Amino acid sequence: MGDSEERIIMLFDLDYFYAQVEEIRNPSIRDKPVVVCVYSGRTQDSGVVSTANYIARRYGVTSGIPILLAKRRLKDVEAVFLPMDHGCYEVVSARIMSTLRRNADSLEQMGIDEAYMDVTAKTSGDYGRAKELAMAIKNEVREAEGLTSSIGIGPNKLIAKIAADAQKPDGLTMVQPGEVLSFLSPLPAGRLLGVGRKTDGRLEAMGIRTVGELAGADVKRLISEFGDSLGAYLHNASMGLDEGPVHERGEAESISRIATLKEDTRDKGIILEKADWLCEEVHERLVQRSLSYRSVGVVAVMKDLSIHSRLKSLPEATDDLGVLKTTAAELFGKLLSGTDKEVRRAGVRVSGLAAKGGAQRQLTSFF
DNA sequence: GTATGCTTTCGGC
DNA sequence: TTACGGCCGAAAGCATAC
Repeated sequence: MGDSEERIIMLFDLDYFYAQVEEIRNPSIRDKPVVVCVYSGRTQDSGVVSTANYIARRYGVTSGIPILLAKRRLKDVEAVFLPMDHGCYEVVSARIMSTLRRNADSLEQMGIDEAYMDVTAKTSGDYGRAKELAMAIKNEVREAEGLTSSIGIGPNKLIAKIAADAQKPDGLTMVQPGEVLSFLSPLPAGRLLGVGRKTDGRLEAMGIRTVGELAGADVKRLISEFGDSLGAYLHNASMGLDEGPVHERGEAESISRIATLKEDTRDKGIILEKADWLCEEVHERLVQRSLSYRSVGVVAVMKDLSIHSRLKSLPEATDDLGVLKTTAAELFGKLLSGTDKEVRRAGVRVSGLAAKGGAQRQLTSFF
C-alpha cells in the first residue's frame, strides 16, 4: 500500500453557532452571556438551552440544560435569553457550506454547523498546504460572515474530529500521521466517538482510562467484553485508525416533527389531536418537496423522559395525508398499550422517502 | 452463511 | 427544590429468504 491511499481530512466546526449568529445580528450583546433557547411552550420558560456563548458557559450554562436552571445560574448577571431562529441559521449555514464545498474534493455535512472535508487532492496530500487552506477558509468565513470557527486536520475523520475539539473557539489543530499516537494516547478514552458514559464506565472497570491504555489492551479482551463490532472499533480507534470515507449526503432519509403537549396525559383525544397536527406539518414538507413515504413512525417521550416508538411499513409508497393520520393514530394506540406512563411529547416521522410521480403519474396518464 | 428488510433504541448536533 | 427540544442518521437486534 503506497502513499496514494494517504488522505488529508479536515473537520470544520462553527463556534457556538446559534449564539454567535445572534451576536453578529446584535453586536451589543457580545460582552454578555448569550443563551439561545428552545421554548417548548408548556409554561413560561419551559424548554432547554440549545447553545450558549463562552461567557455563559463560564457560569455552567451549556447545551441541553433546562432554561430555568440556566436562568438560576445567571441570576446575578445581565444575560440575554433568545429563542431559536432556525430559518436564519439555515441561511447562514448554507452560504458557509457552499464556501467549504468549493475548497474540498468532497464534503460531508454533519448537522447545521459542522462538516468533514476531504482535501487530499486540493492539497496534493501536503500537510503544509492543508494548514494554509484551513487558515484561508477560517479567514473567508470570518470576513464574509463575521463568524469564528475551529478546524481539525488529520489523516482521517476520527483524528480530524478530535483535533478540532482540542482547541476552540477559533482553533486550528493539525495532527500529521507521525504524530497520531502521541496526540491520542494521553486523552481520556471518552473522547473517542462512540465511547459515551456507559462504555467509558465499563472501560474504567477494566482499568482503562486513556486512549493509550486502550491501545495497550488485548484485542480479544475488548471483543469478549464489548462484542465483535464495538470491540474491534475500540481497538482500531485507539490507534487512530479510521477508514470511513467523507461521504456526501443526499436528500434527507426521513422527515419528522415532534412537539411537547400542554400537559402530561394518556388521553387518546388529546394525543391524537396533536398527532393530527404533526401529520399535517410533516405532510406539508412532503408536498413542498414532492416526496412520497413508505414508512410511518410515531414516538412518545414519557413523563419520566423515557422514549417509546412504533413504526409501520406500508405495502406501497404514498403521499396521502389521510393514510398518514390513520397510521399514526393506530401506532399511538399500540404505543400506549405497551406502557402505562403518561406522555409528555409526541412525534411523527415518515421514512422510505422517494420522489413522487414516476410510476403513479404514468399510470394516471395511461388511463 | 450471507444478504436484506423491518423495528426499536441510541446518541450527535 | 425542581427544572428537560427537536431534529436527524446509525446501530442493534431480530426475522426471513436463499
